[in-house]
Formats: sequence, C-alpha cells, structure tokens
Amino acid sequence: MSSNNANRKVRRAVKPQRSHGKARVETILVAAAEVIGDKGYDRATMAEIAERAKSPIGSLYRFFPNKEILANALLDRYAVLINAAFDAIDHVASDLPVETLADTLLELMVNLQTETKALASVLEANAKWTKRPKFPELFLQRLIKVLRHRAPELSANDAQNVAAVLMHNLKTMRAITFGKGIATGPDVAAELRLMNRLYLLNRLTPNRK
Amino acid sequence: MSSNNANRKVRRAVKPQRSHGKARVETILVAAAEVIGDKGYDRATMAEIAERAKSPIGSLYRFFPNKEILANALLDRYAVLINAAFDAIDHVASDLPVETLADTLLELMVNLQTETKALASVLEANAKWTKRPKFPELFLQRLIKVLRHRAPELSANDAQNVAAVLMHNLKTMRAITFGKGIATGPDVAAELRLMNRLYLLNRLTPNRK
Amino acid sequence: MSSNNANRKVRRAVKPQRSHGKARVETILVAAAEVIGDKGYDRATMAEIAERAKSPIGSLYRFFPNKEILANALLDRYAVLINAAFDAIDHVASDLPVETLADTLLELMVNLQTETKALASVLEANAKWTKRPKFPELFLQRLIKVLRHRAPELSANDAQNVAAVLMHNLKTMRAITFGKGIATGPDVAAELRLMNRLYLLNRLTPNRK
Amino acid sequence: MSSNNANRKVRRAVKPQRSHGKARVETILVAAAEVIGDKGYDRATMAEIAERAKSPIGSLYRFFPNKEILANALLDRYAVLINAAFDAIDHVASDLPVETLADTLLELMVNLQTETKALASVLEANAKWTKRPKFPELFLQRLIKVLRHRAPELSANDAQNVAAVLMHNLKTMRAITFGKGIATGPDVAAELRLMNRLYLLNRLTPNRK
DNA sequence: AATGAATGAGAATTCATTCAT
DNA sequence: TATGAATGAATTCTCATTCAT
Repeated sequence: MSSNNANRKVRRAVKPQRSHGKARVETILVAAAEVIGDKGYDRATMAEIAERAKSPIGSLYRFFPNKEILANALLDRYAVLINAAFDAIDHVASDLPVETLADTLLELMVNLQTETKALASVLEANAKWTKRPKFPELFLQRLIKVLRHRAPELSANDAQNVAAVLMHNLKTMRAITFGKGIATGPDVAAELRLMNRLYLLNRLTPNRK
Repeated sequence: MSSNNANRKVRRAVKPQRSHGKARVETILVAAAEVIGDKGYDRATMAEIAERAKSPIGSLYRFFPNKEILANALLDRYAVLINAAFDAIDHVASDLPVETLADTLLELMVNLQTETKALASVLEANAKWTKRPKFPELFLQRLIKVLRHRAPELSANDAQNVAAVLMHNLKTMRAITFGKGIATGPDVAAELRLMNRLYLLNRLTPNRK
Repeated sequence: MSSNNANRKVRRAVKPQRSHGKARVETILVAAAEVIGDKGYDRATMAEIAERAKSPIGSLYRFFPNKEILANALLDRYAVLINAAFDAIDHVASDLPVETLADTLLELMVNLQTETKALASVLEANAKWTKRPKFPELFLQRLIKVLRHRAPELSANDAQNVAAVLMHNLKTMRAITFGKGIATGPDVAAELRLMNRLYLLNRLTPNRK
Repeated sequence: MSSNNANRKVRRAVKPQRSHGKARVETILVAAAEVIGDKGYDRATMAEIAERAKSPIGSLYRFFPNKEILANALLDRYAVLINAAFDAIDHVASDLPVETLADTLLELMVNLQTETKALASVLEANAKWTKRPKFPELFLQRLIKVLRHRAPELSANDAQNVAAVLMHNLKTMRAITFGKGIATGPDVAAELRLMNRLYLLNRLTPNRK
C-alpha cells in the first residue's frame, strides 16, 4: 500500500540463531499464512499477523524486515513442503499406472493445502509484484522431472508443455477443493480427476492415439 | 463528514446524461480495467484510475460513488460481452463436432479478453468481498446451457459438473494466453486444447467411455 | 481499505503507557477543546487539532481512533471536573443560606469553564450524534442531589424540574460570562444571579410562596 | 467546510423579480430551514436543500450565491416574524399584569418556533462565523422596548440587562419545549414560567424589593 | 436565464515501518 | 537485544461551487 520499494538495501528474512527464535519464526509464518489466507495479502496487516502470532510487532520486523519479505518467506516455506511431496512421488512414479500417477499428482496440492491451508492466496497476491517467480518455476521443474521419469520417450518440449497443463490442473484442483463459490465441491473434483487421467493417458502412453 | 450508514439511499453507478458523459464513463471503465488489471483491486487507487482516465477524481465519484461500485460496473460490462459471446455459440452448438465445440468454448474467454483486456483480474480481487457471485454463476449457467443443447442425454448433474470443469479450463486458457510467467504461451495452449477436446469427447459422446 | 463494519473491536480512547504519552494525551485534549470550542465540532479538523497539539496526526489517531471518540473523551474529562465540583458543594450545601447556595451553583460552570475553557461547546456539537446523553444526565443528577440535600421536603418530581431550570441557568451563566456577542457581561450576570436567587428562595424555602 | 471566505465580492441573496421567483425563494427557505434544523448547518448539504425544495441546485445558487448567504436569509426571514410578534405585544404591553406579560414574552419564541420550527439551529451554527450578530441585537432591542414601555421608571441600563436575562429565558424556553434530551418537557416549562414571573415581578414592580 | 453535470480542495482514517526506551 | 508506541504518506470519499449547454 505504501511505497519505497526502490532504493532500499536488499534485505532478507533473518535466520534466527537460537532455537527459541526458530519457534518464533515458525509461529509468525503460521499466523501470517492464516491472516493472509483469510484476508488476502493487501488487507492483511502486519499488526494483525503479529497479534495472531502473539509476537510483538517489533520481533516480527526483526525476522522479516518488511511485508514482502514475510510473504516470500511464506513461499519458501511452501517450497520446502512441495519438494518433499515431489520427492515422495519420484520414488514410486515409474511403478505407478498412469491413471494412478495422474490422481496422485492432482491430489498433491490438495494435500499440501491441508497442511498450509491459507498459503495459496499469497501466491496470487504476490504474483502482481514479485520480481522472481521462482516458486511456480520450482513446481514446474518438479512436474517435468516426474513426467520424464515416467515417460522417458517424451521430448523435453512436450514434457514442459504437459507439465504446464498439469500445473494448471493442480491449481484448479485446489480451487475446486478449497474454493467457496460456484463450481466447487467433490463432484466437480471427480470430473477434473477424470479429465486429468484422460489427458495423461493420452500423452504418456506410447501406442495410444 | 462522518458515518450515517443508515438512512442512505442505495447507491449505484450513475448513468451519464450528456453524450459527453457516456464517453467519459467508458473512458473511466477502460482506465479502471487497466489499472485494476495491472495492480489488482486493492493496490489500484481511485486517484490513479481517475488520472489514467484523464478524469478529475470528482467526476469519477460522480459516476461511481465508490470503489466497489466501480468494480461491479466492470463486471456488469463484462457480463454483457459474455452473454453476447454465448448467444453466438448457442446458435451453432448443435451442428458443431465436439472437438470444434471444445475449441470454440476454450477460445471464448480469450476472445473476450482481447476486447476487455484486464477485466478478468477484477474477478479474483472482488471475490474477497463480493456478496453475490452472480458473475461466475452466469458463466456457469451459459456453459450448462450449451452442453445440454449439444448433449441432451447428459443428466442435469453431470452437465453442471462438466460445465464447472470447462469453466476452469477457460480460466486456465486465459492465464496461459495472457499470463506473463512460466507455464504460458502457444504451445501450452495447444496442450490445453488437446486435453479439453479429449475430455469433452469422452463426456459428450454417448457410446464411448 | 474498505468497509468491514462488522467484526471490528469496540474502539475506545487508548490510555497511553509511556509517561511521555500521558502528557501528549493531555496536550491533545487541550488542543481539541480549543479548536472544537473555537470552530465547533464539525468545522474542527483532526489535522488542525493535531497541529495545535504539536502532535503528528498518527499519534492523535493512536490515542483517539476517531473524531467521535475524541469528543467523548473531552466530555468524560469534563465530567470528572463536574463531579469534583459537586462533591465540594455537597459538603457545605445544608449549611449555606439559600441565596449563597444559589450563587454558588451558578458560579459552578463558570469556574469549570475557567479550567477547561472551550470544552463546553463540544456538548452542543455532540448533541447531534451522541447516542447516550450521559453528560447532561450526570449534571442533572448532581443538581437534584444538592437540592434534595438542602430541601428534603421537595418532592422528587419538583426536585427534578427545579434542577432542570437550574441547569439551564448555569448554561446561561456560562454564555453570559464567556459569550462574545450581545447580552453578555458582568451586569447581565448580576441580573441572572438575582433571578436565580429569587427562584431558589421561592422553591426551597418551605413557608414562603 | 471549504474556505474562500476572504477576497470574495460582497454578495447577497438575490431578490427575485417575478412572483414565481418569490414562491421559489420561499420554498427554498422552508426547505433550508427543515434540512438545517434537522441536520445542523454543517451537515446540511446544499444538494439536499435543493432536493427538498424541488429546486434545481443551479436555481438555489441563483438566489443564494452561497451557503452562508442562505443561512443569513433564513435569519432575516425569522427577523420579520419576530418583529411582527413584538409589534403585537407592544400594543397590549402596558395593560397587561406583569405576570401575564412575563408569560406572554416567554411564549413568544415558542410560538415562532411553531411556525419556523427548525430555524433555531441556524443561529447557533451561524454564531460561530457570522460577522454581524444583528439578529440577537434585534431581539434584545425589541425586548428593551417592551420593558421600557411597561416600566418607564426602569433605567436604560437596567432595561438592557433585564432584557438580556429575558432573552436567555426565551432561548431556554425554546430548548425546553423543543429539545429532545434531558431537562425538557411541560413540567420544566412550568418551572421556568414561575421563575420568569418572579423575576419580572421583582424588577418591574416599583414598590417591591 | 435555467439547469444539473462537473470539479477539486480538503477531510477522516489506516498501516507499514521506525526507533526511543 | 526486544518491544510496542509513534509516525506521516497515502487512500477513500464529500460537497460547495462553477459553468457548459
């Protein structure tokens, strides 16, 4: 809302030395996720986040020098979870039937969402000003990796494009599962699952089509 | 001056009397679409919208008594275009092959976007406070209508769910076509088109499955 | 940012923690009394009050979250003084000749005015929107108490009505003493004192009438 | 609320030439009295006054070039009524018993109020910035005239001071009769009447005291 | 002359960020 | 070092007044 994005030293989230600090940072991130998830990035105030975290606002600023850095920390935290989830999938990807793989990938974001529920909204809010979209990049790379693992015959280009569509499907899945409005709910999720399966079957199965 | 939330007339966007005014309103709407599309609803300021429209702030408020009403006007304007687009499709829907219908629907939002460029982003911004999600509802209803027209054997429930997935595909198509980040571009759009075709073929063709 | 009238905490004047803050609040209150007393509630701007108090506008809002709360704080502050003044009178009321009591009461508001100069004007300004007229009520109750103390034979009803007239006399006394226009000045005050004495003598002395 | 009181040509309310215009002006004044009486001078908007008068805002400004002039016109209109009321009293003043005269004067403002109910609030609102307090002056002069008529032995000075107190009593009467808050109502009015009688009896009856 | 749309200075209020303690 | 009070730029919205039609 204010300004001063320019001529400011490059700053990052401070990594706390003491274990006490780590817990504090974790609490703040959880609080931030909740408040931002609830109100959206712009309407979430640093004061409310601090209050929800039962942390003095001064401490909050100690660890996260400004709101943007806090939001980015949220993303980083999310990235860790994503990597872990993909790591788990990587191990079994080649043994899974395509349909199962399709379903598994689709559920991935939902499962993450369950853990870090409100995080997602940060993404959209941030998308408007974040300079480096490293987060979607990571996501895409991990999807490409899974695809090439499962279907080595897929060209690099195809893998990239299929992964992109997949990524959008995951986003859609999240919206369908956690969204409040119209076009949500379990029945719609089932439809999406069907579409996703049809698509991956077509693209990952050599002799079809 | 102060509060007086009670006993205040219901406020709507004013329809300009003078012919000059109509152009002015149009200019404001375009400016609002651009600024909101660019910065998002919360970060878009009425002052910037006014400036972009080369309109004094007072005039802006004359036509749109507050920011929310302005955003709703944007939505209404978009709704008109959507209805027109669907009307055009309705006429030819039953004669089209499923694949063509699938592609046509998918392009719909892209075509709209071309005309009312940044409008779409208002939707998400608004989602946070809009009481009645009449806009997505409209979209969904029109999709259902097309589907039932083309595949009368589809149950009401199925039509609703398929339409929901379709709607998400349209959104995705918009993101892919106009998005700036990763996972965008013509190749990805082609993939999405493929998926969308596979899905509709499966759901709208009676004896397959 | 926008509305959110619901689910918002009840807002009150903040009590400053730091010792410096207490002086600041006092300064603001004095400045507010002066500016509001001078210009009236509506024409007094928060910016001018802040400036007069040599306080940044943000600080003003820190202590008094909005204009209405500031005005109420002014009233509360005044109420404390009034109570103290009446307490002092209560102790001697029964021993005073009626004429002296009459004069003493009449001077009360003038004395208060001397200390909290422009406070009074807030009352009228506030009359327009204050929900609970607790302040005049307090005044009236204290007057009733004095009257019944001094003349126990007065019925509750009579005491209430006499007190009401007395209260108006006090207001008049203030206007005469501090007013700028016509019908003010010491000679007029002397006349008012006479009238007030005549009236109380008539109402509080048992066997006259 | 805005400014520009300085360096502006001296302007007055335009006197309409046509009879149609006179009716229009009257309507506007009535509307202004109602709206200002209802909301207070500052919160009353020119637009609402125009609307209530069913007069285009442009017309309103034609007759009353700004808000202050409109308010002054309201006062002038009131003055005419006051003069008429005093004229009526002047004719009978010398024949009336003091008590009756006292009551008659006290009712005067109430009677006026009945006709131009909301006018009163303009006085206070205007008192803050009106340069020439000609209105209270008129009132006072007419009261002095009545007093000297009825009690020629009263010194000029005494007449002035008694009239001043009387004037305040009239104001009080108005507040008691039309006020909404505490210390109002018919019983309080009866008490005020008593006080007023006692006072005038004392001051206007030669051999008492 | 009459009208009411257009204007923009000014008012209240918020909140990210700083810094005295 | 930790805290939370203090700050002021930025934002939304109003309304007296003007002036094109």
